[in-house]
Amino acid sequence: MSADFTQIIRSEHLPARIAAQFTQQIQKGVLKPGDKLPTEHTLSKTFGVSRTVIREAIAQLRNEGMIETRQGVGAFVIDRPTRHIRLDDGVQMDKEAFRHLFQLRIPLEIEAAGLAATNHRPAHLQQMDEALVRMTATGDGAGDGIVADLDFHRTIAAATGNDYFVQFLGAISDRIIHTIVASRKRISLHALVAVITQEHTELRDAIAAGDAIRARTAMRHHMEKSAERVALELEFHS
Amino acid sequence: MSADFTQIIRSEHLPARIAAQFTQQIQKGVLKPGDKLPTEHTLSKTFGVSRTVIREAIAQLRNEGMIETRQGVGAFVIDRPTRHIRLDDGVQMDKEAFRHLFQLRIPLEIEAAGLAATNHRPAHLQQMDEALVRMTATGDGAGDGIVADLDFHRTIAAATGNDYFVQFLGAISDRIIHTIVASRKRISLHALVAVITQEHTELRDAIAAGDAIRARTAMRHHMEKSAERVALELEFHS
DNA sequence: GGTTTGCAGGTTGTCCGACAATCATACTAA
DNA sequence: TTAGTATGATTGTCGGACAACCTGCAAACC
Repeated sequence: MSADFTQIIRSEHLPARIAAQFTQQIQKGVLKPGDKLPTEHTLSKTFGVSRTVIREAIAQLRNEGMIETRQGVGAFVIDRPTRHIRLDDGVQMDKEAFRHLFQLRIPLEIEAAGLAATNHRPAHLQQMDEALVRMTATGDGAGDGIVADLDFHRTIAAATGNDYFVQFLGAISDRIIHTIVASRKRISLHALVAVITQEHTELRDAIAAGDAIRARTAMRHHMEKSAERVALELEFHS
Repeated sequence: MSADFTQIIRSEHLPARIAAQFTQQIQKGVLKPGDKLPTEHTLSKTFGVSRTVIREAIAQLRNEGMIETRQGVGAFVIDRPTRHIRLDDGVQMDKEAFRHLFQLRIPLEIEAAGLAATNHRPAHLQQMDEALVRMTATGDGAGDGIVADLDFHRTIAAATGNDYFVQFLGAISDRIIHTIVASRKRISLHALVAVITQEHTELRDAIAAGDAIRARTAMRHHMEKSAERVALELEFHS
């Protein structure tokens, strides 16, 4: 059809690229806590960009809690780096990062299922049912289907009554969704939807019954199968 | 002593204040997802500041994942707010938030213990031993002791070989440490140190033995007891 | 009529130079 | 010695300018 052009790499903005360099330097330990950064003027000459760009880069690092600026003094790497959870949101995720994220997700989903069984409200069951209908209706495991899939899990997180589960699981899901979508395209969709729906239904019923242990078991099973589907070899302990 | 002076209001930087205003507008729903913000030029006149300040404010909002900017088009409130994990780092945590955070921590710690059992390296055991020594040596459960306690758990997280556990558990620990310190002051310290040390030692031995199931059991026990110590009633399922 | 191309206007991104606000330090004077 | 001051350095803010980029419309072409 068309010649195989390579896609133009749309370079990120200057401040973001410079901020990334500093982040690396700090994480590698080249820049240690308490160290003073060169002055903005110096940096602008070092990088060959204007002070405006340097300032935006530093502002970004400050927002992320990595450095601190004091007017008239300078910018310093923060002593105790504020624990900030950073899920690198590059669209590209290597296999290792995905595996690690999934490894983190599993215990949280299981615990959420157990908590949801005891804490859920009728509205949650309704939302879960609706998501299930959407999944089977579309018959499309990769498009709207996966949105419904995520909604299903998000509802479980909400049903825990603990907003942290919603936040954490939501953030993790956002990062692994791309990889899941990609993997599903390689599998027979109709068969897949049936299997997943069955797993979800069991999960829903267990939660509806208020049986925490059964809900946890169902979620554990679902996670194991889900991991298999994306061809992962996870070290996963019951 | 001194007259009741009111504390000097050290006005935050202009960009931060402006960004805060936008955050409010978005959270109150005045600015809805998809809405286009006024142009930087317009905003600079509206707020009476330079475009530089407006740009930094917008950059901050963009870093926080609330808005998105497109060159030549404008700035827009993000459709689906990027899942951003925000652990409000107010020093004050109410009982409910603490309970929820602890609820989130439990499954992660247990999973981490299991993974650490299979993935740990000699250096990790060494660090854990060192932390144990520091805990018993000080005899102070609230001061250096708790630092050693956290180091112990951090080492387990590191031993998983999965950096996400380090990040997530680290962030959670930072938030709950104050409450734990406060609670420990009400308990007999010497007896407490002995008990905690015993639990930690069992944990260490299980990990050293490479026995994932035993490590998970030990951590679960440790978490249960820990929760009891801070007088929580957690809905916690095996 | 439908499609493509070129143009114009608007918006964000980057650059530059300048001044204000603030801080650390060295110096001066009592 | 100590308090106060002067000075230089550095970040914060400002205003203007141009570049890069996007959208929409109009003209040109088939």
